Amino acid sequence: MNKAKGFDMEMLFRALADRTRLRLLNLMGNDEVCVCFFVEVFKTNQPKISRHLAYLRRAGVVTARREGKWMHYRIVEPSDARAARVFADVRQWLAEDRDMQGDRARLAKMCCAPQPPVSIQGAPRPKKLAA
Amino acid sequence: MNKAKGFDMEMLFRALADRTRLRLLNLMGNDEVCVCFFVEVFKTNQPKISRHLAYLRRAGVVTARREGKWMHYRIVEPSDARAARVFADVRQWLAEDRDMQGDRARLAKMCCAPQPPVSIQGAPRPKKLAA
DNA sequence: TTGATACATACGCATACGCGAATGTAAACG
DNA sequence: CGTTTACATTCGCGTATGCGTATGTATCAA
Repeated sequence: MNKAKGFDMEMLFRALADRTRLRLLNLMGNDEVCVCFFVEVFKTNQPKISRHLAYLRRAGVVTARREGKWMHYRIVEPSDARAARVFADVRQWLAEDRDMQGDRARLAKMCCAPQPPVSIQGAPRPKKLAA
Repeated sequence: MNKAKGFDMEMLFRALADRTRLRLLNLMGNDEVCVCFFVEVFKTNQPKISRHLAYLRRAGVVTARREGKWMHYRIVEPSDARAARVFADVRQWLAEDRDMQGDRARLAKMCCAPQPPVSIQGAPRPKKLAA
């Protein structure tokens, strides 16, 4: 997760160097999100999501919490101050990106829909964390 | 170099996701540096340096200028404001990293040495750019 | 205990990288 | 001219990464 001192810059940037992982981080934002939502928003297969989440977890960028059958993922602030600053800017960048806004809109729509897709019926909704 | 809109985040982070490239960017800082200095500071073979510089150039992170036999490389500020902000933080991060400071010290020492290594004798010294 | 659900991981394959070694190229020098 | 110098690029190889598909695993329901 980190090297001898501070945070491993290489590892952080490798984690960020993939579109799917950036989209995942974007969707997490300040929330704790269930895997099934990622799958549904991205309209992709579940192993792909799990693999990228595992990558992010190994890089120390996210952490997972189990709740019954469901797994919730959320972003972890880097312990190193400079890494945290870069990471915060990246999240801000994501927040203002068109495509990323579209993803978040689809997630929000899905959560509040009166008739959510079958794949997420009964799934715990994303939880707001302390911003 | 960049996508339809703004800066390609993926490409930027892939460019940053390698130790050698981070070291190169660190050595450039606000200067314009000749290839031979990179080779000498890193004590490595020249093709390795050239390949990573080419990678950075393709990513739009650096630009090259020819001066006789020598090639000078310098950092290019991203056109996109958010990319520029992230990039600035990364450079600050580099500036405060121990190992990176060591590299810069070796470069400085080499430039001012009364008897520089044979490989850089006669080579144009790094030029300060408008900080 | 059996089955279903929600994820995680393994597998096989294709592509991207990183490396050193060899080769190509452009500029300066004679 | 040809040679040297300073870089760039190519080549062959090993490893990392991303993908879809198949399979494992943990939890819950019955």
